[in-house]
Amino acid sequence: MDEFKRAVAEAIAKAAGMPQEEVMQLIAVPPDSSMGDYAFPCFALSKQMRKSPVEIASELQRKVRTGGLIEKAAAQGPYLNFFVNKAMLAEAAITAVLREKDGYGSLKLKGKKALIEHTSINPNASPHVGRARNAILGDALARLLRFHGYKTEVHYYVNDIGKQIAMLVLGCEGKRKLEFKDLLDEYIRINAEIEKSPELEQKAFALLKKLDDRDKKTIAEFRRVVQLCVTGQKRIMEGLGIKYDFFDYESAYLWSRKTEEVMQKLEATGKVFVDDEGRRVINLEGFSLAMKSPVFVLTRADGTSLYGLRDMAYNIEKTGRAKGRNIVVLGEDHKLYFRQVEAALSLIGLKAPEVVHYAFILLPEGKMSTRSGNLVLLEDFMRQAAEKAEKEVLARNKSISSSELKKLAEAIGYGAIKYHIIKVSPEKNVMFSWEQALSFEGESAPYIQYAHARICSILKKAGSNNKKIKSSGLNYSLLQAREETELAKIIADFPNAAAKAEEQLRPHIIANYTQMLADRFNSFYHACPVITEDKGLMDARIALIKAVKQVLETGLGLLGIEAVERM
RNA sequence: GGACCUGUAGCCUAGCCUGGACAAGGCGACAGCCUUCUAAGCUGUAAAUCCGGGGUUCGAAUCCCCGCAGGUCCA
Repeated sequence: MDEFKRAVAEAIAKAAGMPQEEVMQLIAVPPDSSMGDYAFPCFALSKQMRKSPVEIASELQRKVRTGGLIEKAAAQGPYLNFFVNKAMLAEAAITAVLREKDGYGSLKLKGKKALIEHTSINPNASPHVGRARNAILGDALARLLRFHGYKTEVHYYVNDIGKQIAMLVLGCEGKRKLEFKDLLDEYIRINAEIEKSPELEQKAFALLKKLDDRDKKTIAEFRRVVQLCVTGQKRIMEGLGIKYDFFDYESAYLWSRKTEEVMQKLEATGKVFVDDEGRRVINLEGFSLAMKSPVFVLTRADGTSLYGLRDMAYNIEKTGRAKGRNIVVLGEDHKLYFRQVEAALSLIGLKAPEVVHYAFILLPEGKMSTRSGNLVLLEDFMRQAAEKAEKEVLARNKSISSSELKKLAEAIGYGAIKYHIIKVSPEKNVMFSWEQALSFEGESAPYIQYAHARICSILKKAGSNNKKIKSSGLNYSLLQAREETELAKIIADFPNAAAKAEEQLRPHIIANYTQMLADRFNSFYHACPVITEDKGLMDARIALIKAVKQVLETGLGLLGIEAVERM
């Protein structure tokens, strides 16, 4: 699509005597494609030429040279609208996709590395839907990075030694048979108990102290609960197709010298001092942090490390491994905290990871919270989605094997979950409603998957024909219907969407793009029969839908959603 | 009290970074479309003070300032 835009810019630049780069910046897209494919607003020229934009537009129309990629130029009021050559557009888009296949739209970066840390749920219970936003967002980002060529590794940080974990360990004390599914109840129960009798909290702190002192029995107790939890969380995420290359444990920084090394570097800045509670803190004045006193607490009074110091050691280690892009996905509640880490790291000459923040998923009662039990479990969400998908599939496919049914139901149900969460910009709160979350119509994964399944169905029916199809030697000028041109245009736009999503680290751009593509395909589907008597037309249309199929598959793949062949 | 994010038809959202034509989708509502490639679909209609108020600009949903409301944080 860019080559057409450049051709337009070149034509205008020559006619108006302007630098082509400047023209590129000004080129817009008309509100309706019937008005043209590109538009040049003439307002900006009005002042220097001392003519009305309307005059300029019609003057430029006379001067501008068309032909080749540009079919015609037409002045419309203060705009000069351009129509591109439809056949050339369709050919360029379709052949590019069929040639590059699953690499179409990739930046094809070479030798670049990336590291992304996401999910990093406290090992305290079965994850709720709010936590899933981190995982789904992070997973989509990892897929996006890999797609563009980054050698990417995914990390999961396990906060296995926090106060909340100590409380859970306390709650699980003496429980012989402990299962993953019990942890949530235990966690809620112990939190409620501590609420009632605060002296219990001291017991939790005592456990943490014992951990610090490397008490073997305590370590084992923590490990039992944490492992149970991590294993359970990992299983759930794997069910959603989300995988991790490394699980990094916070406790590793408790019993190593790494925090001391960081501390030494920080001390060398001369900004570390002991506060009135005896803790060592670093002065972060000058970083415009929204805090009463801009400091970052590093240790307790007894000199043992606090979460922040361990996190700094962890971040330093990640930076060393990343050797390229280094990304972390964090809830918006960590915004200020992360700015502190960033500031502290910068004092010792290090760069913090790029951070992607997301807002919480809310319930009518407020934000989801494991502690209070105000939540929708991801497991329940997944089960409900798969059950609904199964019913829908069965209603349409009576003779389907039970194993295929299960696979399909998960692809569709889990796809719906992922899409529902990823389609919204991360900085927006999401109000969770079962009705919307389990909608399989409109802006949803099943809608997109359905378009893909339809294409598969047509290709199957077209039989031997589609095997013989090549992208060359076809008569693309037969693709003249509005729906066909619209489809070709959006296919041509995929590389832009994929690049923008990567640049801004915003996968919802891919979600919206893919929806739009499916949308255009459905309009085409109803208006233009693929299997027809006219062989030339049929071949051209088959090439078109094969390209659509590929881009749908790539787009869904970037979101971690399977493109199913039947529904 | 301070800082950051968000506010777009009854509901959910895209567009905001990088200003441009009557603000775009989806759900819901209403009217149509299955003997023809899967109706999880398509076509059409009704529905919007783009939170409010100032400002910048030829032009503001978009940029700036002041408010209001929701979310988050101030260890």
